[in-house]
Amino acid sequence: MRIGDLAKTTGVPVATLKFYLREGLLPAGTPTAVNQAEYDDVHVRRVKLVRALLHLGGLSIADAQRVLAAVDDETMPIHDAFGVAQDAMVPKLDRSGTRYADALAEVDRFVRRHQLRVRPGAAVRGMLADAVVGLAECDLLGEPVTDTCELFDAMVPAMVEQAEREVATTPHPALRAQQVEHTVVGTVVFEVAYAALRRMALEHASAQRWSAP
Amino acid sequence: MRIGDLAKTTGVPVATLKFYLREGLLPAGTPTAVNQAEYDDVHVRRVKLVRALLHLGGLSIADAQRVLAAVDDETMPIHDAFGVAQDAMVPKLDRSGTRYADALAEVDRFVRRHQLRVRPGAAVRGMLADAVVGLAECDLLGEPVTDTCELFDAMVPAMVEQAEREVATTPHPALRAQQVEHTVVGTVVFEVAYAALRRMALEHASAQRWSAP
DNA sequence: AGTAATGGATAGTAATACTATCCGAAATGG
DNA sequence: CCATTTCGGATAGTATTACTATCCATTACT
Repeated sequence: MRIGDLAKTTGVPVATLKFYLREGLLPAGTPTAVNQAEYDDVHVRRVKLVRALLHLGGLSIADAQRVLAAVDDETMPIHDAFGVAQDAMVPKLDRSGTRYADALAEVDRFVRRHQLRVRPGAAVRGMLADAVVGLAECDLLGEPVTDTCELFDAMVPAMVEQAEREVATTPHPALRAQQVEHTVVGTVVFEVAYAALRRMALEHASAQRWSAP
Repeated sequence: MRIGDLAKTTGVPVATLKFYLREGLLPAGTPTAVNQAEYDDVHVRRVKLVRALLHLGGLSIADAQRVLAAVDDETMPIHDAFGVAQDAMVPKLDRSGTRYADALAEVDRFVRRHQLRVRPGAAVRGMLADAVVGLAECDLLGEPVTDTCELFDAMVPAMVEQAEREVATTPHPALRAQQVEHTVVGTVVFEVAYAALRRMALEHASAQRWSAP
């Protein structure tokens, strides 16, 4: 399989594949001559993973590089690699100001309260803090709340259960890289799916509330 | 309150506020002289809404314009405005190919199966179809499945219930614009919050599965 | 044998989200 | 009252991102 075939089977233009090769998102094919290389279904899978991260997950090239570096680093244990990937997948926002610091402290308490095994420096804490700040800034909570994260207390058990089910779905037998890849792509793709489901539920609820039957 | 004060209280540079004014994301202040205008807390709220849409929600300027146009159009009923806003908030991906068409058909069946009141042309259907395609492309389902959306059947009732609770939290009494604004910003901010919670649950589950206690 | 495709390198591009500068007029502070 | 700052409005510039196009000598296909 040469680059043109890879382009054909993935639907990605050759120029873009070359770009991904240059950026290290796609590993080089095995060279057969000075200007020829062979690609296989590992590359096909990788292209699909890259596209899922970039377009479905909305990651930048730089973040995708970090995610894939963690996937590919065979010396890194599965859970560590997932942590690196998770950090890379968190959108980078301006996180200065006391509002954000307070929210982060709240999130830390939330994590401790539920004894969640989330790294102390995990970027996802910042992501939840961003949302907490947004909730306050945009006045989404009726009366002033002492701890915004208490809103989420009730749904933690169900979420953990769901996550455990999801983490357990890795096909067996699987290599380390496949495990990490599976978990990473599952994070972004199911996130889109759940978001879409929630939006559908919101539209349904909005119709029930404000529109004629 | 002049533009400098608006900048100070929102933390957004004057140049950026001027840009938002030009783009119609921020309504003009009431003019007090040929080169002076007065801004109030309506503008403060709007700036926060714009920032939440752009940065937290990751919308483009153009999409935020569409959302805000729906919020501001007083002739548009609440539910219709929410529909327009929802369509504008769906990420625009390449949606050609039979893979996508099949996924969309599956989504349509899903919507009908659960009798969800989602508009036939709602963009959110495409969003869920994107995820369904991603699930298949990236091989996230163990055995080949006849209908991917069946995965989500079990969680629909809980999601609808949650959505109903959320839609009902609009503060009373509230004007039409406030209702729409509340629902719209709730869509994006809670989405980030839930995504962050899920990611935390995933990290927790990953730790339980692959890391020492 | 001739056309097309390849790897590798370099350069160009369209879109996005601001940011900076200039202007003459109005506000502010001592 | 006068120097300094800020104002609204307009125009132009910029940094980044994610590709896309072109060139070249070499190799593959027919």
